[in-house]
Amino acid sequence: MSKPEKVAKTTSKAKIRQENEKTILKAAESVFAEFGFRGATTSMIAERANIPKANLHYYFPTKQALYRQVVDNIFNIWLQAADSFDDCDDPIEALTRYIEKKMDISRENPMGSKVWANEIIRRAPVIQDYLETTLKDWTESRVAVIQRWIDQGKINPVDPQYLLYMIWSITQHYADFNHQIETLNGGTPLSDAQYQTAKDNAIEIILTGIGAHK
Amino acid sequence: MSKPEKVAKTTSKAKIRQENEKTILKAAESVFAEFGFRGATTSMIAERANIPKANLHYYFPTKQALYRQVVDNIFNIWLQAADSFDDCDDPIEALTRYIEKKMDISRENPMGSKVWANEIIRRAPVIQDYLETTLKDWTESRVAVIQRWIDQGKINPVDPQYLLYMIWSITQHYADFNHQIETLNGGTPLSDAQYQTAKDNAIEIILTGIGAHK
DNA sequence: CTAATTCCTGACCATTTGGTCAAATTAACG
DNA sequence: CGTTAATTTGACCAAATGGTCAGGAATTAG
Repeated sequence: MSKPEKVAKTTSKAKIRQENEKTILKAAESVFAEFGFRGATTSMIAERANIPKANLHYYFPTKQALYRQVVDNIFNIWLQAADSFDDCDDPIEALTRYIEKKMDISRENPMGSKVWANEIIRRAPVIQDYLETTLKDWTESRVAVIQRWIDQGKINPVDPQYLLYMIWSITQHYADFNHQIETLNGGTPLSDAQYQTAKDNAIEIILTGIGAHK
Repeated sequence: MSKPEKVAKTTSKAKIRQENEKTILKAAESVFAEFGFRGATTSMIAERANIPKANLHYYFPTKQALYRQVVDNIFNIWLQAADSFDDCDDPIEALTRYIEKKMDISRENPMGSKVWANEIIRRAPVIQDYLETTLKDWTESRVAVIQRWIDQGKINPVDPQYLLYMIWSITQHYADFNHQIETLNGGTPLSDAQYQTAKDNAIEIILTGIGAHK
């Protein structure tokens, strides 16, 4: 954006819209993550996207609409992770894959995770219906899968619901609290190797914790 | 405030100040929790404390000062929990007590927990020095304790740092995401019994997960 | 080329914001 | 009681906020 080179060749009207919306959404995500819906201002978002505020309002008429789009995108990413927890017979394989996927998303998408946290803290004014439908259904079906593992003696009789909360909490933590973790890491972000260790540790403790025998 | 009975006997000037500050701080905590520092407004806080905005500014000259006080109080509560993780020889006893204490705080003080989360998400503009000093020192000393347990073969060789993050994440999750949990619980808050189960589950999985043999 | 369509943006506006202030009220104290 | 100090509050202000709009610039269609 700071570079004024207009790549004239591919600049069609359609492309312009697509690219600008993407830039704005990315800027919006980081501002909403940092300040919440109410604390975020459209001028901050516009500034972070390197466009005039009026231009932002051309693409997204209201702050609400922009926020909704951001939250929607995050929910779609979440759905993607949910898919990786398939109806598998082997708890080790299924859980390892799921935790890994969620940890990867936390690392690659820390801002989205924070927006989600903020939204829940505000008691989900925008996504309450998702929680009550999609999330609830998904959770119930996974609880059933976990319960089956228990009945088959593949894992210890833990309460499936709370096992899920545990997994969600760790993955969420590495995104939302990465500043705290970074500070305790001497002011430098976790390296890829460190993050891998964090991932392995989480998987190891949880799998061992529920008695998933290797 | 809504009741006009002036309890003349105990209404000394000192008491008035003390009580008003307490009321304001409580209101501020819940508003800051819900909207973050930037999203919170002094009139919302004043309204929730049932006093005129000008009166709030009489006790706390700026929003900053009020926020600082709120965050300070939360940090002190955190220190209280930290104490319960003493330099104990028995990992089962020490960790059980610590996790239990943190879970209790999450239940009794969900607003404070959310303010903390918001502050960290904003990259700790107010408490960065606490993180770098008090929290860092405390963490390092506990890492040493856990490492000793490992060296003595009392628990599996997990990375102590990441074990702490795991504990923090669950306790934080039950406070910050209680709305989501409530929604998945059919719209009703977790009962005391359910919360006890959550606590037991977390303790069980973590202790088993690190191989702390009973 | 021209006309239609989309994109861009400085200037503007009503409302909300954090914070002030002077005047009124209440309590404390001798 | 009367004087002093603390508390309360409606009215007010400058700055910031979400959003609008008219008119200009660029692209596309015919």
